[in-house]
Amino acid sequence: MNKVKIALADDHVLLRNGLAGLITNLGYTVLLECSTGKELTEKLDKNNLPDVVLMDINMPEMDGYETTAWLKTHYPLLNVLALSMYDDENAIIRMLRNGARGYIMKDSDPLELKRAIDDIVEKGVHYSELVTGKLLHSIYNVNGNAGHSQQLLELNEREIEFLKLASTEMTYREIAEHMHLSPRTIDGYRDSLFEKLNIKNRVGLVLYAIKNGIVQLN
Amino acid sequence: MNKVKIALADDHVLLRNGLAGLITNLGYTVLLECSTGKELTEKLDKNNLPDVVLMDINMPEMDGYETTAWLKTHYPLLNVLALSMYDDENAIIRMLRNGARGYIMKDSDPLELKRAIDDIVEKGVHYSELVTGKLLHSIYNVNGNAGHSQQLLELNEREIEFLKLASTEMTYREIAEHMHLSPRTIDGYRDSLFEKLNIKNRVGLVLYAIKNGIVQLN
DNA sequence: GTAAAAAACGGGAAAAACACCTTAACAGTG
DNA sequence: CACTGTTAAGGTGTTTTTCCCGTTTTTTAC
Repeated sequence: MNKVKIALADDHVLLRNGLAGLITNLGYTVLLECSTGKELTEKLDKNNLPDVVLMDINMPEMDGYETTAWLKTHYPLLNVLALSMYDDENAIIRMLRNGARGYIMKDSDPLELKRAIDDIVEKGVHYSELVTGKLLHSIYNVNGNAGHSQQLLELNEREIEFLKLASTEMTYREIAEHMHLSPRTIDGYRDSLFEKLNIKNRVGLVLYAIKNGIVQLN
Repeated sequence: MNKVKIALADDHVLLRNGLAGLITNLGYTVLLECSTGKELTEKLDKNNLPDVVLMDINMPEMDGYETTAWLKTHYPLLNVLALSMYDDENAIIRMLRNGARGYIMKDSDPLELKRAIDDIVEKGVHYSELVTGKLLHSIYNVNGNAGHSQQLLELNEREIEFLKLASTEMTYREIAEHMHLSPRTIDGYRDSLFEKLNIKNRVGLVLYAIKNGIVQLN
């Protein structure tokens, strides 16, 4: 039996480098490393694909969501294991819906990582307690409008753009000018996001944007 | 010559574990690992101290600032190398003022880490381009009120508490009730922070709190 | 012990954010 | 063609935030 081949995508070079060593020690092969999703899409070799892609969510250039979705269409057989700092419910669901086969946190144990990789190689998926817990929560927690969990994650380009600007010190009027839209339209974006994301005010927007890698802190 | 001994403090176990491997490969010894500042203070052995403590800023229980300050008084000879995700100017200055001997980012190159460790062991400090750049910026950038950079970092207990609450979806009135203070006092905290931190509104507060590890995004 | 500094508190007003409700244009669908 | 959904935008009013102006009380410093 051949060694399991892993690809690493994470912009934190120290983490990535260390992780590479850890993975080697666990008996796997590190096929390739990269700092952005874009880099991954360029480095992948059709004739020598990894068995598992360890994918960070927060990356510059092309984040984990986008990259996972891209892989889904271009390399549908590739297994993505999401690797994140946050256990945000929406982030988990978004990654899984974009095609990730599992989700683990950066503060988890190396053994958990090994279990996840083995699960994905053998069974195609890895559902940790974390993931199942959050999924159950999202199903039972129909606070307010039921069934909202189905479309709450599909943010379009403009909404993403708006979220980025809402996470700066601009006023909504300035955001409207910047996006060449009426302040009322911005109101609409804001209000619909409040409802979709189940938040009350702008602080909620900022927290969501950060946790979901829509804005990068430096 | 004996091997250089390193202590690791970071709550991201995967990063820490990987880092441990990397450090070993670089020819150093990993003396101890821990997930929180508190754990570090408990695990330190007077008779076998590390040469360098690699200290993350954002940790639960006791963050990097607090821990570095604690080490400064209890083990003044211990060398702390700060390890952070963000290159926030205030964070850098705060860590250095609390006694850190250097500051590197998690997305830096392993060779940069090695250089930093060697510098600290040999010369007692490591000033990277990043650090000197930011320090110069903070000196020349006297935008608004000059000399503010001296006291802008001393946030007291109440201000920290306020910042934590301001980073939630509570209104200021609710924050006031929660802190058993008049809304006017809260106004005062807010306005003085706006000035000290050179920000314009609540979004700025939230971003500052996150970048400086005052709030943890689980 | 007194002077200075800071923390806590307050009124009032302008700006911004939030809520709710309506309309127009347009695209896709049965 | 009517039906439905989505996007952009207007009207109006309330609440919250931000920014002035202060005073009183508590801490700190000399």
